[in-house]
Amino acid sequence: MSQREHFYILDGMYYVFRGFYAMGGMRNSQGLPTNALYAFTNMLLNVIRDEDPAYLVVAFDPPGPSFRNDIYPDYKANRDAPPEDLIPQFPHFRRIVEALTIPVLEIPGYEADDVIGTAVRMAQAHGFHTTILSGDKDLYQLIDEHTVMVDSMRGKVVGMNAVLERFQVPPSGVADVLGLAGDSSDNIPGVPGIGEKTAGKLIAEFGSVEGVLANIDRVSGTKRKENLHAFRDQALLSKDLATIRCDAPFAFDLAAWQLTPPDFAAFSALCNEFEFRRFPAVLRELFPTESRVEAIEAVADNGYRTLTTPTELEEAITAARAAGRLSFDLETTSVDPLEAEIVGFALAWESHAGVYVPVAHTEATPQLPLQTVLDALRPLLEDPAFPIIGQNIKYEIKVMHRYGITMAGFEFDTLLAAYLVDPNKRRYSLDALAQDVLQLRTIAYSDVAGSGKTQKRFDEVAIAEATAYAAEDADVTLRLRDAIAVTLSAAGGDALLREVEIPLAAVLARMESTGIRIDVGFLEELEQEFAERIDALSATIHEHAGGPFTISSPKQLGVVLFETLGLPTGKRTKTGYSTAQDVLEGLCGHHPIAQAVLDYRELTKLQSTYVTALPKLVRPETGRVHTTYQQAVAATGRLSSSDPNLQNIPIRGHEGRRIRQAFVPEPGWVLFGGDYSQIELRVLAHLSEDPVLVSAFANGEDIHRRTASEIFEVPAEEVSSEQRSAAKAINFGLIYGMGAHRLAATLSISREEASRYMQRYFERVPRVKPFMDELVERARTRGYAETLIGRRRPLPALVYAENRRDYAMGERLAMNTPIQGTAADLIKVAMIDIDAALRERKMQARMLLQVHDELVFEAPPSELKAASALVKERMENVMALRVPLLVEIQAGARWSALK
DNA sequence: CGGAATAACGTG
DNA sequence: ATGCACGTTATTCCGC
Repeated sequence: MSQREHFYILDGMYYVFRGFYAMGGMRNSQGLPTNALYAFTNMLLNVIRDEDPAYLVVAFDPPGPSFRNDIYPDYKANRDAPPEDLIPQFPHFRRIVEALTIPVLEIPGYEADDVIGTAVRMAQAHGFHTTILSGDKDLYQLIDEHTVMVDSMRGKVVGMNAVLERFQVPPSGVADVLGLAGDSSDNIPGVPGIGEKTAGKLIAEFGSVEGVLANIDRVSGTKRKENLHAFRDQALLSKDLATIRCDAPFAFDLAAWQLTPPDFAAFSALCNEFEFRRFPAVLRELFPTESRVEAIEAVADNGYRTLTTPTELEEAITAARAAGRLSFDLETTSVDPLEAEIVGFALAWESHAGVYVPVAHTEATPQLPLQTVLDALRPLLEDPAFPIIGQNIKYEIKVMHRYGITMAGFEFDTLLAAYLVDPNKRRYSLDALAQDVLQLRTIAYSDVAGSGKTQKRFDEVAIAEATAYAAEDADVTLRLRDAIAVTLSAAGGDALLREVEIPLAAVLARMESTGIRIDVGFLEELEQEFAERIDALSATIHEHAGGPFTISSPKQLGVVLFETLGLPTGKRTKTGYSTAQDVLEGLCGHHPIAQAVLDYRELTKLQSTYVTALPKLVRPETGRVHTTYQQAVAATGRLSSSDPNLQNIPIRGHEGRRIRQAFVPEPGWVLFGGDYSQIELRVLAHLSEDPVLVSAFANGEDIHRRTASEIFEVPAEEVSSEQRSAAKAINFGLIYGMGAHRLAATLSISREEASRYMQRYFERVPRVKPFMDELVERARTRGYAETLIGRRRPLPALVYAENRRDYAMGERLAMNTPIQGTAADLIKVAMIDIDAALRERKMQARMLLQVHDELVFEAPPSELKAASALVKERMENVMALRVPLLVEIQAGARWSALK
């Protein structure tokens, strides 16, 4: 390394324009074009990463004319106005640079080039090496033995030799060459008939414009001589214009130009605004931990109070009423709402303030009785017109319901709102949101309650600490509400939150609290039977293998199958042989062990996941199993179910189906269910407006038969079962953006044949292909996929994909998300409608389960007819689409009887 | 001992 | 590289 220190100066103008032309039409959801901003930011971060500069400044042109316009009014006059999409981006480049805490040099009357020239001369005088980050040839005149120019966008380095090669003169002659030849982009006139080549040659020979003019008679060519005479003054003027001035008025301020850790909060906020998802993480990598912790402020608000008297509580409630809203958060003994006991209430109604009302801390300090607080809060919490704000409101709804309070006025849930803003994220915890959205570090639960074995229950936490933690949560929730509401509203998600997700949370809370009854005795018998069969299979397998091993270890099984028994290997996994189902199926002709392993797998899977697991999950409080629906997990807008997952109870195999027999209604009642027929294909028909699909559904035709008849050009009644399955595979596959390769594999046909099928499909079902293409194109230009009712899923892969695979994935998501997501929207709205209708009619029938396109209920037999008719009607008419929605209703004494 | 990664497989 | 969305299980591996 050189002894000299290294100074970097970046030509902001160059990167703004290069960035603009390098990137295609990006926009954020407000419609602001962001392509140049994205490329600019990306490049700036790359420079920081690749060059690791100790000193870095960015130069911009100031607004308004420069001194060159005084010399020559037409300077840059021929330039077109900046592109329409670039103009709105101009004000933001500086903000990005400033958020990165990089000094900006913008000197009135001087162009960026002159500022760069000045800085370079100063750096030279101080014994620095300088790198000019630009690609502008005007700046070549600044290059010397200690100064190079780097065009990081084109990966080009320009030193003295490169200048000599390009202009045939050293940097000191560059302004002379440009003066003689002129520069059309800056509207520098030069001398007619002299271009860069000639100019270079002449300057090389005579040293300067002045030298050339003094020796015009020695220049070859009569016309050239004439022009030099005639445009003598213009040549001198042009040189003057092309000459970079190194006298811009600013100081060489090393201390200020040192690259320091960025302002993470400001940068994240900008990235939020522009919807750049990638950069904050990149920046954190560039400036790891230490600097980041400093950047994220702790909340540390002193405006938090503990309330312990009825008067204080009443005052707080009055104040909240006056404020017109309340952020509400429960502190309890458990994350499980079925067993959680209330320990205290956190309330906030203005930001930077909050109160905590302890009711059941073990600490000896006097506390208000739980019932007093509940009674005091009830009017507020049960008032549908009073706005309540929460984080994960389903929890509060469930716990409060156990205490006899039906919370009614939820106006905002920060978790659900953040999910609607970007459903791709993995975490929507209050801590995560506070960091991401507010750049605040909150007190973690483990900070007050500890972690691991010594973790305290919340009632054991000291009230002072509990207040700091809990009041802060309520306060932060309130602040998050105001921040996220703006973003959500900009993304058009208000109605989705207010009319779908929040009402749905209440419906889900009831479903989860209700649970479903399980026939434990039946499962116990099944467990015995399965255990015996598993033992027998296990013995057979060990016998075939020649000794015992762990069958459920793919590693050991692989050794047995492919080494001990020498069976032909199929696919490989990352770590060894694949023993996946399709591989084993391929082995069935070779060795009887394969079928035995398949049977073993089926039974052990069912046994461990369902038969033995489910009875353990029956809650003693209710005698039923209570799943939890995750409302902010699936990126398409679907729900998911966990603890236990009741959305993947087997139905396909014979043995699997037996698991459903264990799900039973309340004694004396019946189960019934409604499921949407072909919901996703109907959504596709509606969205694409394809005439073939629409008419097939309108006429109640068998959709797969109809498409088969189109593809194979046979009358519907003559479609063979193979043809129908092929059509079915295509119908389903295209919802996922399947390729011919996969279709060929699914149908065991050649790729060519599969391609032909798909081609025929797209010819005969004519709107589908154009519609899919449009989905991708719209997602690419907007940056997100969108469902029928405006639920959005950002698809960064379509915008920033670094390889074809990621981009292809983005394309498939662009096609699948609107379809899967719209289907999810439809059933969510239907659930809200049905729940409201049942309650309005004071019916006992109750919704128990949702399985994506299916709802399961239980009802007294007397209500069956009315309730199932209501369900069918509400599901089918949830929204008016171009095709009818068909719902099939089935009833029975066990879930297995429903399909 | 507990968490993370992996492979496998259940559902729509 | 090659069809979407999930959650749970058992095994294995790694670090404390």
